[in-house]
This record gives sequence, structure tokens and C-alpha cells, in this order.
Amino acid sequence: MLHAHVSGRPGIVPHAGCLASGPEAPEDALDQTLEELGTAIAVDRNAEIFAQGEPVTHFYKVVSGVVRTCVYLEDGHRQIGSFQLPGDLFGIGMGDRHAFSAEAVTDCQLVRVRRSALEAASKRRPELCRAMLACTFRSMERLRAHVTLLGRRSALERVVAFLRALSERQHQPSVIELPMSRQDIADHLGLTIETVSRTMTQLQDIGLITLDGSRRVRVRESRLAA
Amino acid sequence: MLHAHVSGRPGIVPHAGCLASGPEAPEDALDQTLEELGTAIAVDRNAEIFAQGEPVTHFYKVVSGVVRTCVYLEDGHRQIGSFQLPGDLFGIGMGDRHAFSAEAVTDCQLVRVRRSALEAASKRRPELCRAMLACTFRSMERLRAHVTLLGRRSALERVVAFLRALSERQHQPSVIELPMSRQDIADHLGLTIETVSRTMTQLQDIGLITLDGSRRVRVRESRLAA
DNA sequence: CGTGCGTTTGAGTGAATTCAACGGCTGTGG
DNA sequence: CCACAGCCGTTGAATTCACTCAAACGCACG
Repeated sequence: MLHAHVSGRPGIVPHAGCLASGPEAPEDALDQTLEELGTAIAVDRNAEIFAQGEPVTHFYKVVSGVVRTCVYLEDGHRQIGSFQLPGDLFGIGMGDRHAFSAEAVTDCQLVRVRRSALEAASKRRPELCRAMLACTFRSMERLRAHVTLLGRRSALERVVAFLRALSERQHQPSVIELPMSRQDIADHLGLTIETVSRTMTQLQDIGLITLDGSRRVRVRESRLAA
Repeated sequence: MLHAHVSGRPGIVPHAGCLASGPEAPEDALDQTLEELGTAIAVDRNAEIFAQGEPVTHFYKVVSGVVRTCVYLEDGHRQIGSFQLPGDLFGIGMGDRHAFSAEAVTDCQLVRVRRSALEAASKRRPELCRAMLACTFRSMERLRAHVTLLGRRSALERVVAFLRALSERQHQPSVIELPMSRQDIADHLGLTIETVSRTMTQLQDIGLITLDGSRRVRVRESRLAA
């Protein structure tokens, strides 16, 4: 079911980090401003929020659900740069055109803000600019961590790191809900779907995790040590 | 370690893929401010500029030479996130501690600015904050491009992309000077030194490039097609 | 109770790594 | 000026890990 249903119109802008960014002190003002200036929209699972190459007209915040930002390569491959979880901002950038696409991994509730509105507000209120800066830096930290992950690590290390990152943002750290498909995970970690699957079962065989269906992972022991 | 001669440079240096960021319109103010507030320093080849985990006290701009920013992993591996070329800024971030190290690839002339000084200036002058934001966004674009590169591409594609990015920042696009070692390139592309070497000679066998010593590459034909 | 998609599992292949040795440039000291 | 040492880069051989191709499984949905 590929079908959009973005109340209003399709969207906007480049994204943020690697696996989300939680709200924090300096961003409270930004967060609040987005809510004030923005409008709530609903997006269906797998719907496109904005496409690579489109003009950047809006910024977004995830209220509920999960969003993926990805690049489609000439050879048909897809690279998922990051997943956005509730509380994360994405689409904030400077370019006139989106460098990547954003798509809903699950049904989503988003807040959408006109780029022009946010820019106008940030001119009046310098602290907004500082908040955006802080937000962007944190996105960059995560992106950098992802570069390190993709650099020279085994399939097992990648999957473990991925699960750990997810678990850190979950309420119940010992039970990880995977909102995305194996294909999504593979495209994020630079692996194939088969390798992700094999690695998961390998982790189960080792005794690190227990698979409860394909979308739920129970973590044995307290921690996923590398 | 102190050495001046920081003439205001004309705005040049377009930037490229995953290699640094060149000054542009919105950053001119930032660029100029750095020169005003900062002091010139010289750094020897392979010297450490700052280390992972150290408190963030300064920001830097490359005047001449090349800098690498890298992360050292527990297992001893090193991941080079990016190379900074003349005109590029680095070390700008929000955290109290550096998430990565910076080292001189060649002898370098840098401009160093106290973090506190820049922050104070940016409070007085909102346009500085906006300039930093723009600068950071561009860094992020490059980082994102690098993630895509590392995701799922062959050694040949990685090396070609790397050479292309370098050539785009070179005065003579058809002659690429490599300031860094094979090990540096390998750690940047997520490959081994042997694979980088083999791929280079392979490119030469194909007829795409000519190696003129290990640090100079002549590009045959006009373009390095993917 | 089928149908279809996503996931798992299997077998074989291939690209990049590891291990190992050689070659060549640079800089230093005789 | 030449000889040598040390480092960096290249090349070779064998191995390994992830990929490709292919088929079976299982769960959700109609």
C-alpha cells in the first residue's frame, strides 16, 4: 500500500540524525516554536513525505511513528541515512532542494512548519537559531557515529550497534520493537536483507537475544556487549 | 608554534563531496570574524591538533595544508571522517568534549579561535549564528554523502568517488595531488591499504588514470565516470 | 483455506581481507 | 656523492566474509 495522504501537500526538507535526537534543554524553545507555527499532519505507512530533488518548503517534527530518510542511487540501491523517531526533527537544511527523500516507515503523526515561517521567526529570535544549531550538531554527531559504524565493521557489529541504538531510545530497553523491515535495516547498515536475517539468528544462537517474531527482539542479559 | 600571515583570502574554493567545506556567501561574515578573533598557528605534519575526549576550547580554520578528523576504535582501527582543506572550518560543535581527534596530514597553517570568543560574538551578532548554521549544514551534506559512499559500494567506486571529490577542489582538475598516505585514504574509505593500492593500479590498467609516483594522479579523459 | 509478501535458510560464488614478501623512494650519515 | 636504513607502497597467494541466486517457510489477509 503505497499511497500518500498527507493532509495538505507533500513536503519538504532534508533530515536530521542517524537514529533520532531527543529533546533537550536548548531546543525547548525550538520545539515549542515548531508546535506553535506548525500544523499537524498524518502520513500513511510507506508514503513519501518529500522526495529527493524537490524544493525545500517545510521542516518536520515526528510526533508519533517512524520516518526514514534515504537516497536512491543510480544503480537502484537505496541508502537509508537515518531513522527519525518521535521527538526528532528532520528536513532542516539550507539547500533549495532536498538531497534525500523522507518516507514514513509506519503510520505517522508529524508537525510540519513552513520553512519561511521558521526562518522569519529565527530572525526575530536569535535563540531559535542557536537551538537549530544545537539540534543540527547533535544530528551530526549521530551521522558521524554512523560513518564510523559503516567504515570497517563486521555484519555482526553493525547489527548489534543498531539494536543497541534502538534499545537506548525504547521505554523497555530489554524489549526492542523493530518498526522497520529487514530491507530497511539492511539499507541502513549497508548489508543485504539475507545477511541481516542470518546475523539476527546468529545472535539468537549465541544467546544474546531472543526473536519474538521478526519485529520484536528480547535482549538477554543486561547489555549487548560488542 | 606561533606564526602569522593570515591575509584575508579571496572567496574561492568550491567544495566537494565528502571533502571539506568551502566558504560561500553567508559564511563570509563568519570567515572574517574568525580571522579577526583568531590567532595564526603552525602545526607540524602528523601533529595532533586536539584529541578525542578533550574539552572543546577552540575552533579552527585551515589556512594551508590538510587536516584529518578521525575516531580511534577500541580494536585499534581508525576511521577518518573527513579531510579538511584550506578554507575549511573544523572543531565547531556543541558538546563539551571533542567526539573525534584532529591531526595534521601535512604541515599546516591554521587560524584558531577561542570558543568563548566566538560564542560571545555570535550573541552580539545573530548573523554569525546563521553563518555557523549554514556551515554546519554543508558539513552534514558532505557527511551524508560519505555515508552513502560507505554504504554499499565497491572498492573501485569508493576510490573513484574519492579521487573525483579531490579533483573538484584542485586548481588543476586533471592532476590530483594526494596529500595523504594510502593508510589515510584506506581509513577514510573503509578499505585496507592493500585494496586501495590495488584499486589504484587497476584504475591505471583500465586507463582512467596515470600514477605519477604514489602521491600524484593524472586523470585521463575529461571525467572519472562512475 | 488459499494467496502473497516478508523472512528465513541453504549452497555456491566472489570481492576484499589477511598474511607475506618484494620494490622503491627519501633522507641521513659516512 | 654514494650507501644504507627505514618507511611506504605495491604485488602475490590463500582465506574469509558477505553477497547472489534459489527455494522453503510462516504469518497476515482476504
